[in-house]
Amino acid sequence: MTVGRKRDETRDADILRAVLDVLVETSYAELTIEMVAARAGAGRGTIYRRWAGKDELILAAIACTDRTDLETGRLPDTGALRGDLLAMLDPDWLGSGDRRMRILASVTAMMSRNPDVSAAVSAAIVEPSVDAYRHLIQRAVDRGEADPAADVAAMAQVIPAMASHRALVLRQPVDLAFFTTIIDGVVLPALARRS
Amino acid sequence: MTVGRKRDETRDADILRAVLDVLVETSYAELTIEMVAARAGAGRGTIYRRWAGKDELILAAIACTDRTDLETGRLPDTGALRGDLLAMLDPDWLGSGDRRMRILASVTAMMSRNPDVSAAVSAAIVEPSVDAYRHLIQRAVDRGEADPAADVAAMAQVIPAMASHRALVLRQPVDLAFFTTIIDGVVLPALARRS
DNA sequence: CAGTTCCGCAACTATCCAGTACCGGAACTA
DNA sequence: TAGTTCCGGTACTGGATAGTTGCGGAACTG
Repeated sequence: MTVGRKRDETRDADILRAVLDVLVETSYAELTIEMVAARAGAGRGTIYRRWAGKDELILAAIACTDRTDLETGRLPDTGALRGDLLAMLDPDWLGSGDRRMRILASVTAMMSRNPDVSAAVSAAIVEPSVDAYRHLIQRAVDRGEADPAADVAAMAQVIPAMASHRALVLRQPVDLAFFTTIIDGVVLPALARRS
Repeated sequence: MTVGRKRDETRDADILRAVLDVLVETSYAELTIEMVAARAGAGRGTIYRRWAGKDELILAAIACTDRTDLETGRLPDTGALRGDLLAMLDPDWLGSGDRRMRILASVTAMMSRNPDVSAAVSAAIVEPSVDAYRHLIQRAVDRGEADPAADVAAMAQVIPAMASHRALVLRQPVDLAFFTTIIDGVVLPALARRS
C-alpha cells in the first residue's frame, strides 16, 4: 500500500524542542527556520514538509510544552500552605520556570496579534500554574488555615503575575529569594485569618 | 555663523509620538522607519538625520513618555488607602495605562537582548508606577491604617505586576473592575492590621 | 542674491529570510 | 530489483526593509 521510506516521527519532537531552545535565546520575529534546522540537525525541507510555515511550527512547539509536573495529583501536600508553596520551588522547577519565562518574553509581542498564539501560551504555560496555585490555596481555605472570605481566584494569580512581571518587565532573577519574599510578604498576609 | 535653513526641532516630538503610536499597534521588530515617517508626515531622511537608526529612535521615543501624572506631589490623598488607590483609576489614567501596556508588550522581547531598552522602559514606564504605589502604601503604614510589619516594597509591586500580567500574558482588559478586584481581594487584605 | 542646510519624496543598493525545488543517498514496498 | 518517499543539504526566487543618495524646493544667513 503505502510505498517509500517512512517519515521518522521521532524527528518531530527533536525539531519542536529545537524551536523552544531557539525561542529561549531569540524572539519570535528573529527566529528563522534555518536556526531551528541547524539546532535540530535537520534540513529545512524536512520542517516545511511537516508544518505549513513558521507560525504553525512555533504554535506546535508551544503547545507541546511539558507541564506534567503541575498535574493536580502531583502537587505537594505538606499540611501547611507555606510548606506547599515552598515545596514547589526545587531547583528543577526554578530552572524550567526560567526557561518558560524566556519563551514567554520572546512570544509576548506576537500574542497581541495572533489569538492562536495567545491561546496556546495560555493553555500550555499560564493556566497550569494558576490552576496549581488555586488548588493549593483552596485546600488551605478548606482546611481552615486561610481566610474563608479570601478571593481565591485573585490570589491564585499573584505568584504567576509577580513572577512574569519580574522576568519580563523588571528583568531580574526569578529565584528562591524572590518567591520567598512574595510568599511571606504578600500571599500569606493576604490569606491570614482575621482574628 | 551657522548658515542654512534651521532644523525644525518641533518635528522631533511629532516623530517620537509617531513611534509610540506605531508601537501601540505593532511590535518592535515589525515597526519600520517608513511607518513612522508616514504617521509623522515626515521623510525617512529627516529621521535618519536625527537618530542613528531604528534602535536609537525607539529608545528615544520610550524615554520621552510622559509620566508627570505620577509625580509624588500629584498623587491623591483621600485619607484612606482604598480611596487613594481608586482615585488613581480615572478614565484618562486607564486609557494611558492601556496604551503603555501595549507598548510594553511590543518591546518586551527586545528588553531581553538590549539592556538600554530595558533601562529606558524601567525608568519611563515601570518605576514611576511602583514609586507611586509605594508612596501611597507607606503613607497608609505611617498613618497607622496598614500593618506596620508590611513588606511595602513587595506590596508596591502587586498592582503593576498583576496589571502587566493581565495585559501582556492573559490578554484581558485592564479595567476598573479588574483593579477593584485586586485592591479588595489582594492588596487591602495583605495590608490589614493584625488584631 | 548667492550659498548653505533643511524638508519631503523617490530611487537605489544591500541584506536577510520565507518558501520552493532539486540532488544524491537511505529506507522502504512490492 | 525497480519504484517511491523520506532525509540532510544546497541553490534559487521573491518580497521586505534598513540605510543611502540625490532631486526640487523652502528657509535661512550674510
